[in-house]
Amino acid sequence: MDYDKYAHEPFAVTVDLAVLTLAEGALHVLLIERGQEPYAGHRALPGGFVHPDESAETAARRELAEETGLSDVSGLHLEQLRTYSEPGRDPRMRVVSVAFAALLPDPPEPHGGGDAAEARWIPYDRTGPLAFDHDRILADAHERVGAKFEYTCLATAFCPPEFTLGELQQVYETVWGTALDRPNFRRKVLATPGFVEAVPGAARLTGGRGKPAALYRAGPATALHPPLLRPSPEGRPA
Amino acid sequence: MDYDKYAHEPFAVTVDLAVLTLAEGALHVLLIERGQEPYAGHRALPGGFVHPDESAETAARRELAEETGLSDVSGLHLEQLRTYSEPGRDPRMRVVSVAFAALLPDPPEPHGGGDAAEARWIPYDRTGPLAFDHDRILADAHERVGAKFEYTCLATAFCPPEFTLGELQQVYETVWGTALDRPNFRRKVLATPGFVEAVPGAARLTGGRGKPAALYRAGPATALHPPLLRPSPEGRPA
DNA sequence: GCAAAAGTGTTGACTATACACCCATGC
DNA sequence: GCATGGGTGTATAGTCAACACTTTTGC
Repeated sequence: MDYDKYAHEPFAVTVDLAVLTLAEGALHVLLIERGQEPYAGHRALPGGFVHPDESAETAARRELAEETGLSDVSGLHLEQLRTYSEPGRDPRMRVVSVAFAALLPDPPEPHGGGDAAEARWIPYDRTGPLAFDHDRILADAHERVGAKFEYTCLATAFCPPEFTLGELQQVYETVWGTALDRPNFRRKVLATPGFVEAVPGAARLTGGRGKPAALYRAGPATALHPPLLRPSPEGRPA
Repeated sequence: MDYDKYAHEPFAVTVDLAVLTLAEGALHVLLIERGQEPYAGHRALPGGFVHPDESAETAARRELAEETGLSDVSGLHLEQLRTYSEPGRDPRMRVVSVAFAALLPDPPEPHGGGDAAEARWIPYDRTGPLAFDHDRILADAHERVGAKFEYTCLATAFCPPEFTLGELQQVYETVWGTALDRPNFRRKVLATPGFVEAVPGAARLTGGRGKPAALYRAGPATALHPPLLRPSPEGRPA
């Protein structure tokens, strides 16, 4: 490799964030509204430049804190998706963007404290056409999260520190868009050592009525063996 | 986002390639030997700068063709791994690298036609300490490929156009480092529609002796439902 | 015949699914 | 009491791992 610092046209390196959360039983995404061309009036994923002294991961955490006003982003799940580098993806200049998916439990009210326009939570299926290639990034994020639910313990990242198994099941059902059998889901989760840990003696009413549900914390496990497969879209013939 | 083309220090954007193949029943990696500081004398992953008019994927294909002299890289599997962007990863300047994993069947003799030093196939477990953070990139590539073998049809990317089930099984065993039961492996593969397709009437002797094995082609399927899980390292207690 | 490699059969254990059923709480 | 949501039991079908066995080839 031949390194010459000024031999090549400079690239701008940015991060784009697909910040996902669950609210009112639906998947929501954090989006900003663009005020300027190009794509004025369109929504876009939050993001920004990577600073000279920080990694893409650090930049993603910083941008997320700026957009949401959430300084305590220690417990959130931040995952690098992939890098989008097609030459024409930003009409103004050459921008290579490292995309991240971030998962939050209870959505904090975002106050547009950063340099971007105010960020708002938008239902996933009402995002409309986004700016740049952000539609694709968002779709990739959703697919990645859905796939990781099958063989990792990632789903607890959408839950508050203490949660019921019914809430955890709703997370799966919302992200996958399918209904699951409650007794079987329960057994599957409890049979995986380290997925969840019981909070002794604690219980909570969920719907105002019914038996109070036992509370659980996220356990130390990260992988799910055997996996919890979502019902296959295509019925497998015998 | 505030775009100012010259407001930020330029980043160099490169690609690094973990090119994997199987030879003599062992996993091999394509590596170059560095002649200059830093890391002179160390081996490194092939790679190079992304040109202003190409995407990272295009750059990866171009570099691969240059290093291996293989112009027919249409059938190879090229997969983006992740992007490595830690500020200190190259001591000379700020380099953000998009890493790829590439899978090749029969290894072509690489002739160092590119700008890099000659590239050579090195057994995976004899790579020694690599330059920069390439040890980590290589380990990430191996882990990713191993994981993808469980739930995708990726393994055929290591096979020639026509192959036997025994050869396919060797691919799994070599990448995972575990032995598999032949009858069960066979059933599993054949039970997955579209994984492999029989080549009618064709057969080949593998070890010089024994019954000639039927030949198969890679099928149209990409996903594996249900997955083919590698034996879990930790025994699951009852 | 014998060794080697491919391919088939079988069995027992485990797992998943689809339910029916019981428990605790608010109204 | 009854609706609602949490939690348990179970029977059946399906799947998987282990291993015995048959087939086809070269020597």
